[in-house]
Amino acid sequence: MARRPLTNPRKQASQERSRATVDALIEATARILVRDGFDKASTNRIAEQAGVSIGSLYQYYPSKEALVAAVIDRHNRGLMQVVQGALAEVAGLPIEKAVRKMVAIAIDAHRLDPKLHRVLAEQLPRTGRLAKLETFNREIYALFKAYLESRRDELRTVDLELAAFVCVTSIEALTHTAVLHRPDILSGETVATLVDEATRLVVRYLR
Amino acid sequence: MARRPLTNPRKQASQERSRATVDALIEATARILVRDGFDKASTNRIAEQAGVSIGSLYQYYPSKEALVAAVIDRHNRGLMQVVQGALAEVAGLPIEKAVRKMVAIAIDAHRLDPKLHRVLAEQLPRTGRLAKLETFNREIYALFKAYLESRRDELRTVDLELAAFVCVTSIEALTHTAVLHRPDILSGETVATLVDEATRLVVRYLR
Amino acid sequence: MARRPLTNPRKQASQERSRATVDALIEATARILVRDGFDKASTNRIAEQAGVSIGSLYQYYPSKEALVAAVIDRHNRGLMQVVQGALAEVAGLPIEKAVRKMVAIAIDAHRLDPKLHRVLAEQLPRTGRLAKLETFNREIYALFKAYLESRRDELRTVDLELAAFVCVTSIEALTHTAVLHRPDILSGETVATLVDEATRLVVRYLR
Amino acid sequence: MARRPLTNPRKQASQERSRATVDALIEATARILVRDGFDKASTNRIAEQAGVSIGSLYQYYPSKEALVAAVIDRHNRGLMQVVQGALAEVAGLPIEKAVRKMVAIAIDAHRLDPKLHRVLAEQLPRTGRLAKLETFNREIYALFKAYLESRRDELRTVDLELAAFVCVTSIEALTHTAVLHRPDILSGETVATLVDEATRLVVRYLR
DNA sequence: TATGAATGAGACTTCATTCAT
DNA sequence: TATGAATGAAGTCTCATTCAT
Repeated sequence: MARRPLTNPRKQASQERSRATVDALIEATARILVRDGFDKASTNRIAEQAGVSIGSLYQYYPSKEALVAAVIDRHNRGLMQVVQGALAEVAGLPIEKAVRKMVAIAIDAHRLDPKLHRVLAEQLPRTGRLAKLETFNREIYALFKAYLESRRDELRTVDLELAAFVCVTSIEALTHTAVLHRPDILSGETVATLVDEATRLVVRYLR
Repeated sequence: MARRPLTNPRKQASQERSRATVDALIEATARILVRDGFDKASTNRIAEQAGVSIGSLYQYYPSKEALVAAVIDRHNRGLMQVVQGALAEVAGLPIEKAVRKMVAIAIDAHRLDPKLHRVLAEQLPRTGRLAKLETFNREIYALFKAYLESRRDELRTVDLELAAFVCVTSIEALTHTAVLHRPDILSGETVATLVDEATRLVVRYLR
Repeated sequence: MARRPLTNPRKQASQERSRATVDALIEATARILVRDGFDKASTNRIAEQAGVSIGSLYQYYPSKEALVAAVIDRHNRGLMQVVQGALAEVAGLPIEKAVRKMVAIAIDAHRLDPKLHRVLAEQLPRTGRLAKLETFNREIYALFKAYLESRRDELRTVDLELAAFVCVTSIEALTHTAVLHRPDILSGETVATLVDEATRLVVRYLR
Repeated sequence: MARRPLTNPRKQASQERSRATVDALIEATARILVRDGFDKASTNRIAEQAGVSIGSLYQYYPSKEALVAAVIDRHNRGLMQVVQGALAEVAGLPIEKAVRKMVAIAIDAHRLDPKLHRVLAEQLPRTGRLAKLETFNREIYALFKAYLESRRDELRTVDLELAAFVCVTSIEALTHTAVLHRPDILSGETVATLVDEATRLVVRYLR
């Protein structure tokens, strides 16, 4: 009964040597995801790429899913750093400037290891333990909603929960799609154009 | 290795019996995708569910991918019917009404066999021949852009290509996310609210 | 839920070709059990010995256990044939002769493929689905008890169920141990001695 | 391949700490055998349960088999204590009383840690160094034969070696089977019945 | 054309054991 | 002497696909 969730790491790497092994495994997983795709990312191949025996791999991660989950976590931590840092600057700004900044952040975030981002977005079966991707977005909703609350008097009357949903979903979709599927839209100065447009979309919606 | 990736049906099912076989195969694939997920959808299982021998399956479809692609096509054809029909009604309408209608259509479209929609959206590796999902959206962009052109004098000055991208992407993201991940937003009369909000978002952006 | 018991064959071999495959698998399993022991009887090795691909093996048996169970069944069917046939002759005999005959049968039975018998008796983990070995003995108890009932008036007053347990268990233990572990006791004419002794043991107990 | 099969402890645990480690290892092995069965008893798990590093385990026992053999030895030593002590009392008794006592002893012996006894009897592959289980019985034979010799004048003429085989094998089989597989036979006062029957079986055989 | 038996590469995983620290 | 990280052979099993009948 109560089988432990197969996505959590198996043991903490205490000694320095094992720390290196764990790092190598995650790094190898990410590299293979990017280079060969999710389907080709077998545990054997990951172990080989990490220069580690398959036995060691299973000493630290109980499954391929756990490894991928670790890569996702690492990626999300990276994103969060970008986003949170930038969002702090936004706190005091008026809506127009704030939204503009946020759109820029979103684009930056999507450009942080975009190949990995694409694989995670497009090849991961949102199944089993890998469904936990939503966690990340929930946090963004919360942060954005908090900002809206601090500026409520500049907004029209609206359910802030719903407004946050509309804004975050739209900005994320626009930047995601643009970065991953419409490189034409982002080439050179058209970046500015996209930022303008997305900002206009959101700002006029909120006011 | 390096087996040729075949995605197209092998032969047109000209005779009636063949037609029935093909239908049974696609139907079985869809049913299994929904019931058991992409991972569990083995060709042997599909053949069994279709009441057809595995040999026959390969007589009509050269690979599992081809089968899934056929399901996608069928689903997209269904979507297109809903969308195109409804979009025709939109042609003559002023922007506000047109957009409102389009949002409603998008929601309806996502509600057409939503379980299958979800599987296609979340479990399919967007890899190999299965990457062709974009095709569908391209057509929608084109239709929407055509509408915008017909109403250009009611719009602010803007690159219509870009505007279409912004509008279609946003509407699709909002309706998709709401239908698949935020059932709370769509329960009962809040549907109307979502339609209002999405309409406002797009209309004010365009003007 | 209700996962099918992993010891039953997977599908009936309908065509002649598959019948041959199934036979080869069981034969190979028995041979390897005898030659290399239970631990070395891996599915790969069995398939190889059977001249069949590992895939085919799993088409008919879902596990190593299922294969071993099939061997046990076949062995037990063989034993039953020996035992039942001989037991029929015993029906009308008086106790002394009947018991003597039964002891002889028991020895014969243990000598039917004794190497396989030994492996089944000594190397099988009586665990999981392989615990079903008892079935066989139950039938023997019943047959013996039926005989005792038919001769009740020649016996002292005794719970026949219990008496059957005592007699069958003793005869089985003596013949089993002698055949498998004490070849000295069975060499040449000492067989007769063992039969004498076992007969005396049981007959005097019953009267 | 061809690794040397080592079954003897590696060194005498002379110092106190070592002694504690060895004890912990054997205790852990026994506990895991009982709780999880032979298959699940991996050396890593045993080491963990013993609160000892896997390296230390191999410092004291060169293989998993050696560990299990140690458990068997400990169990057998326990049995021997029960049996020998009781058998001493038997020395001077007449046959009827002596046999009755021995049967009772046999039942007691099987009830000494019956769960472990069952695992040892049913899950251990009687293979490699683990085949040495017979040792124990040999000693019992010898003790019993010695008793018979001391009472030869009360017995019919018979090969005492053979008679010992018949008696010991029967008693052991009856008590073993009753304790492990026929709890019904041993519930409450039926114990007495079984003792009566087994005694009758052996006594009448010997006279 | 249909059938379904057969294939086998390759995925996942465990575990007894070694050895550097 | 103790530790525990690392090893890798070997085992179980699946599944897309082929091909003889």
